[in-house]
Amino acid sequence: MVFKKRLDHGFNGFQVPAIPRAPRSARRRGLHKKTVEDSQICAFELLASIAGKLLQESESSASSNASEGNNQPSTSKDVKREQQNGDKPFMAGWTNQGSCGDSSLASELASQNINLKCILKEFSHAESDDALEHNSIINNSDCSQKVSEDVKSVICKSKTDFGNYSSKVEGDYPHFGESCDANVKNEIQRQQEVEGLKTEGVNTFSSKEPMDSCLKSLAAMDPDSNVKLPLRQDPVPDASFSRHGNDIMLVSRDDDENLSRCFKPSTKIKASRTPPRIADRRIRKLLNSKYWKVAPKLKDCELSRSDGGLKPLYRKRKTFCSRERCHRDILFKRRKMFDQSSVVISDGGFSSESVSNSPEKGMTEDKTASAAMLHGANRVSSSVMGHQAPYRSKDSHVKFSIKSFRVPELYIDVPETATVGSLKRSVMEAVTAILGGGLHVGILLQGRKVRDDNRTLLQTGISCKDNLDSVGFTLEPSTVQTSPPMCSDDLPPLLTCDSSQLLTSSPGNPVLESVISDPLTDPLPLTNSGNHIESNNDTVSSHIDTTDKTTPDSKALVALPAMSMDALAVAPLNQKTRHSELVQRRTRRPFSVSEVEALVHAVEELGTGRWRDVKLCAFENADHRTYVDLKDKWKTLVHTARIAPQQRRGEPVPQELLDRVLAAHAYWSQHPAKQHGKLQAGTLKIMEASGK
DNA sequence: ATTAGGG
DNA sequence: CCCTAAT
Repeated sequence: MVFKKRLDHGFNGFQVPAIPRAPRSARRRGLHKKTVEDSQICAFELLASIAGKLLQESESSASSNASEGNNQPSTSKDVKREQQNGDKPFMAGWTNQGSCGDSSLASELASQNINLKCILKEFSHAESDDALEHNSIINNSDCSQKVSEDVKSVICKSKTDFGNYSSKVEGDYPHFGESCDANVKNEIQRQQEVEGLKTEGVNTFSSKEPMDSCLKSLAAMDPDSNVKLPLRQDPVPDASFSRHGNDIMLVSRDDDENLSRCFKPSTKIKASRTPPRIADRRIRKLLNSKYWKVAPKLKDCELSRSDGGLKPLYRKRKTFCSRERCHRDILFKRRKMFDQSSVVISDGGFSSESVSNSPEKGMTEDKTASAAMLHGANRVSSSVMGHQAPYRSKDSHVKFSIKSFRVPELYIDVPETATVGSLKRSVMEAVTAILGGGLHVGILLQGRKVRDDNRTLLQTGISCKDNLDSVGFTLEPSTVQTSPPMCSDDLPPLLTCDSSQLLTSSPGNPVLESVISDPLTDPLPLTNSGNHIESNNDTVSSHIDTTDKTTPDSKALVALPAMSMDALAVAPLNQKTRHSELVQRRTRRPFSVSEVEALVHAVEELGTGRWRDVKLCAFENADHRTYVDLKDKWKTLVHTARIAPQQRRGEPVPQELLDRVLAAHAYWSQHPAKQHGKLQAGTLKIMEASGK
């Protein structure tokens, strides 16, 4: 599906095929039968041709690489080789392409599918045993997580190898290249998955893997997986599948090797694991950084890639909207926008990190008021959650309270002449479009996406006692269709990726990836299935950007050109999932004169540099005034006191207070913190100095 | 968690 | 106010 879509993208312009929407069953069937639609075929052909080129090149390069050693080889590559042995060259070609492109995307996409997920999980499992050297499988979650990471890294590496190819391709077919990459990625991923599946199957049968869960999942998925894979429409997958049957073991082995290689060389692995903590912490704190500083540190191939890919888009946007900056600003306020140049904009779709779990009862009220829609989502999700808990274990229930969901940034272009009302409408439309399209709910555990829907909370490690605080939810757009109407030009590359991703998810799953199936969900005001963004009348256009960055996986989504390579080479460690969060700014609350007075007084006594104490002494009961706020206010007070009264804004502060501010500031500048006992003296001095 | 500063 | 680096 994705594949097709992308192709369409590149070639036909910006059509986001509604195909994904097509009944799954139908699709499956078609795939299964290997029936390909005309359009698909065309796309495929093109792709194939490119693939052929790439293949040729890659092969030559591969040989060279092989001679060099395994340092650079990517998993995909290895796999490729193996496949080559027993597989069609074609496959190899694909693989190469895949390597060229982002693999991360693929992973993401893959994740979307439950079936795929399962497979992945399985795969990871197998991998984990060998490559990770970890004892037996501890938790499924663990394994899967690790695995996914591994896969990613591997992919990245492969990318490095073939980076040049990709560039080539792009040059020839700008748009196509992008789509291609994405597709390739997907392909690769799929392949891997497939292999993994096979492997799993083999293992299972061979009784190598005792995992119950594996078996279970396998059994569950089997039917689906078979069907689904074919869906891809790629002849390749099928072929590989059928052929591989026997080779599975071999393949897996290779994969393992690759993995090991990848990891061994560097401590990267460790690093990659470590980060999660940070991420968690962050999440917990709900710290939202507008920008991902990660950019410079990008270690993730995915991440890096995303950057690159996005950049172009950004520029475009900027260009486009530059003149509407004002409006945009407004928008910004509504939704935080990131336009860090290098950093990916797409912030992980909707990351709702603000989920808080209350072990106790009831869901807490949503304080977030970002948007009505949010609330709605919120409710839904929460309700869902509640629902879920009971589902499996009657023993204990896990209560989740979701304070807010974050929505991916929305880009909305509005003419300067547009009215506020139209702006509102635009935003609303965009929102509804997203919601209407369907949202996926993702579960984050320790910053990582939990993909296996079959797992129980208990199994996953989500329970009251455990790390409820490390659980997060994400809302992800499941569809891209909304965008089509707007600007076909902007979307191409980047969007393609996103869309594909989204598509992947959307197709099979109704709406909620993990949990939502509850009737309650529907009630959402937001859910206007019928509402698409209609750009009519006032609204010039509304553009929704939905890139998901929440999860490590999501990172992959974005496409990134050259940088990625470097990043990869340097270190793929950072799996830090920077959750993008758009935490809304605290509401502004100007200091009242009385507050200023209290502040001044406190500072006079305590001095500057003991804001904690100041807070305690003078703003004990003002929860909204943090010591940082007080410090900042002091800063502004000092500034205010120094500038001409005419330049001062806001509620005028009595000159008397300002004088005291200056006096105190001067005093404490000379007398660094003193202990309490001496405060008085200091205060007195200040008083004298100020003449008051 | 605080402090200190830059944005 | 926000965001960070340092403590």
